Amino acid sequence: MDKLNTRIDQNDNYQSLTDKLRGVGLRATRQRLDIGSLLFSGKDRHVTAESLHDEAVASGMKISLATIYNALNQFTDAGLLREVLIDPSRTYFDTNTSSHHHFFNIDNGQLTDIPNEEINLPGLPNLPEGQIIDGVDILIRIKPED
Amino acid sequence: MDKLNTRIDQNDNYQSLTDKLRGVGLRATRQRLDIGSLLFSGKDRHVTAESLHDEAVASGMKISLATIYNALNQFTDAGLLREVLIDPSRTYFDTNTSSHHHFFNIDNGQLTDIPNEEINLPGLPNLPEGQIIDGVDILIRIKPED
DNA sequence: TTATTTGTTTAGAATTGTTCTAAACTGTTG
DNA sequence: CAACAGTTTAGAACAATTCTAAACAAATAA
Repeated sequence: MDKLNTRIDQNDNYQSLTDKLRGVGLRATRQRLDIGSLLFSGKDRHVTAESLHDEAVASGMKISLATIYNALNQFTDAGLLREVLIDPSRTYFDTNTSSHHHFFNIDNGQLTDIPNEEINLPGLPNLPEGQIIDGVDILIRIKPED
Repeated sequence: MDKLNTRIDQNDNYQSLTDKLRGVGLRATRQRLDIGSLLFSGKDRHVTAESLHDEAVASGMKISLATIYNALNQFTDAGLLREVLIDPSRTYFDTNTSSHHHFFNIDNGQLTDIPNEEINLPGLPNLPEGQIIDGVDILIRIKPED
């Protein structure tokens, strides 16, 4: 009952994950379910391909880095994830796909959501002729005091 | 008088460029002056290492890509340039180092400054305990209407 | 069910943007 | 002008990401 516990829980989760994946037109493969179980387990998360791969490997999942890249990109295309611009050398993905913004701690690389109601652009600037907004990214870089 | 014209103009500009470079503790080498003449010729500019290198080569300057990278990084460290987050796959540099934000046209990759008075965050969100702001980046992604 | 089709995973190669290395070179200072 | 310290460069190295094509697994048809 103890050893099996996580297994059972996983299977439970995998059912709704399966639906989620099918819902966006992706086959519910073992690998996608594994990744999905790490990403969509409730709390919002910020990951890079490598960090997620390390985490998957650490929890005993057998999955290649290429598959992680594929899945992150497919999930993003499907609207299950969002890319966040932080650092020109690495791509970060955010499980919170709703409109919101970020703190980036330049001291330790930590990325945190800014609760949506805590920030807002009141007057958007005039857009160039014939253009419309696709999205707005606000990143507030923070660092330790003194 | 015609053939020489640009040369003379360049020399004029190079004097103030020389001062600018020395002012931030960098030797006024031919390469840095060449790059500087492209970057700091009045209007604000957004470049990548490659775009600047192409431009330099096209205008007959002899300079390696490695030197462009070095110079862009040194200029940035010296506060003569700013990095702009646009695209995780490439680093953009902006000659406008004052606090301002950007439109990024996702259709053609064009980056435009947002005049500073046209945008402002009125209430900054509460910062995490013990942290202070290092900087704020706002990127408005735009695309053609319809 | 099994057979067939189509989508997926994977290791490793390839690509791309960027940094590093160490030798040649150039600006600066005395 | 000599000598030193900083700079440039080609090419190697690196890191993040994508590609390739062969093995494999999910969906579907029979």
